[in-house]
Amino acid sequence: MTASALPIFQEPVSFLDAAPRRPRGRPRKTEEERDDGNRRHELLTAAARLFREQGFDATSTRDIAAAVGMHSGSPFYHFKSKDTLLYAVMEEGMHAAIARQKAALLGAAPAGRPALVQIRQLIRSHFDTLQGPGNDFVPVMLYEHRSLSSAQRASLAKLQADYESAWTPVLEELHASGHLRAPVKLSRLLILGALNWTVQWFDRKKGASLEQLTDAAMALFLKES
Amino acid sequence: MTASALPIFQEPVSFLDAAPRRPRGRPRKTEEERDDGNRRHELLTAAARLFREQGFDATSTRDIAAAVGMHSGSPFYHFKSKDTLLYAVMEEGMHAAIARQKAALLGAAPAGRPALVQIRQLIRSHFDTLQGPGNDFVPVMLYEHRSLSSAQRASLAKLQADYESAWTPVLEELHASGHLRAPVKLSRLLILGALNWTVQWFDRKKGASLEQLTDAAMALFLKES
DNA sequence: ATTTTTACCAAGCATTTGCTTGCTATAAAT
DNA sequence: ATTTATAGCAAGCAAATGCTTGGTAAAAAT
Repeated sequence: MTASALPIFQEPVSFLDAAPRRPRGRPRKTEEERDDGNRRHELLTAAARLFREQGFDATSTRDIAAAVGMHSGSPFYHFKSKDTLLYAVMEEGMHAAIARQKAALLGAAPAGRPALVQIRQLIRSHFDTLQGPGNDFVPVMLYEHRSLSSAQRASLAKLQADYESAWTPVLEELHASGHLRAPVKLSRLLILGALNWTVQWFDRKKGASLEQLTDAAMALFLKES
Repeated sequence: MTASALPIFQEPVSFLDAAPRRPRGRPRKTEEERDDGNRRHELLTAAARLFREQGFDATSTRDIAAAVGMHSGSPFYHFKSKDTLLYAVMEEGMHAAIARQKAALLGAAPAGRPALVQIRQLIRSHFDTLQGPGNDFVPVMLYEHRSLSSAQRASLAKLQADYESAWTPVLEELHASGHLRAPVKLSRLLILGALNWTVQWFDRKKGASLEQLTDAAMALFLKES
C-alpha cells in the first residue's frame, strides 16, 4: 500500500480518507466525560470495515492505522497483535448480535408468541446483523475466522453456540406443528447458511429491502401448515 | 512456512508430503501417450487442496511447490503468477461443475422429467461439486474469489451465470406448480447460499451422507403441492 | 551429430508486512 | 511543582513472499 520512497514526510500516506490528526498526549477527560477507549473503538470499526471490504490478509496494519489517522506502529499500543484485533472485531460483533437477537425476541413479543412470529424475528434480526449499516463485525467473523488461532476459534464457538441455541426450540416447535419438514438440526444449518450467504450478493441500496428478503426466506423455508 | 537458516540443502523443505523428485528434462512422450501438462495439473490439484485448507493468502507459492516436490521458483514456469494459478483452479472447477450438472440433468432423466426430479438432481450434483472427494476447485472459487483481478472475476462470472442458468427454468416450473412459494430469483440465491455454506460445516466422514443432506434440502425448500 | 525445446534447479532480489524500541507531548495525580 | 500515566510518533528490523534470471539435464527434432 505504501508508495513513497523518500522516508521524509510520509505516514499516514493517504491524506484521503484519513481521519484528522489528533493532538497527541493524554486526552482531556473533561471533554464529554471520558474520551478513553474511543480511539480503540475507532480502530475496531475501521478494521471491521477494511476486513470486510478487502479481507483480513489483504488489509495491512498500516491500512488500518491510516484509516484512523495514526502512524503505522500506533495500533499496537491498543492491540497486542493483528490477530488480537481481528478477534476483538469478531467478539464485539457476536456480543452485538446476541443482544440484538434477544431484543428482537423479547422486545416486541413477550413470552409465548407463536413460533411463526419468532422465526420471523430471528431471521429479520439476523439480516440486520449481517446487512445493517455499519454492521461489518459479524460478516468479518463469518468469512475470516480461518485466520484465528484455535484457542480464539474455540472461544468464539461458544458465543456462536449461544447465538444459535435460540433457534433450536423455535424450529422444534415449527417441526412439531408441521411448518417445518426437514430435520431440525439440518434445517438450522441450511437456513443459517442461506442467510449468511446473502453477505455475498445482497445490496441494501438496490433491489429488495431487508423486509422483502425476510418475506422470501419465510416463504421458502416454511410450509403453511 | 520456510524455517531453515542455512541456505545449503533446503528446498523442498518438507520431505513429508512432498512428492518424489522427478528426473528433470523433457519427459518421454512414449510413456503412455503424452505426459505433457501432467505436472501442470499436479500443481493445479495441489494448489486447490492447499487453497481450500489454508486459504489463498495463507498458502505460499513455496508451499505449493513443495507439495509436488518442486523448488520454489519452478511453478512459475507453468503459471505466470500466483493469481493466474488461482484463476486456473477456479476455471477448471467451474468447467467440471458445469459438465457434472449437465450429466446429472441429461444422463439419468432425458428431456421432460418432472421438475421435482430435476431440482433434486441439481441439488445432488451441486453437493457432489462441493463435497466430492478431491473436489476442492469450486469451494476455492466460492471463498477466494476476492483475490482475483476484476477482469478475472468478470470472466468467471460468465461461467457462474451459465451454471446457475440451469436452475431458473426448473424453479419457475416449481413455482408455477405451487411447490415453491418464494420469488424465483430470491429462491435461487437463497437455496444456492444454503448449499454453498455446507462447505463450512458438512463433513463427509461423519454424520449425514450427501443423500440425506439432499433429502433435507428438498424437504426444507419445497412444498408438497 | 547437432540443435532446439522442455521442464525444471539454484540463487537471490525487491517489496511487503507484522511488530518493536526509544522517545515525547499532554494531562492527571500527588 | 513534581511525578506518573496515557497515547501516541519516528524509525527501522527481521522474516516472509512473489517473482526473476541464468543455467542445465534430458529428450525430441533436424
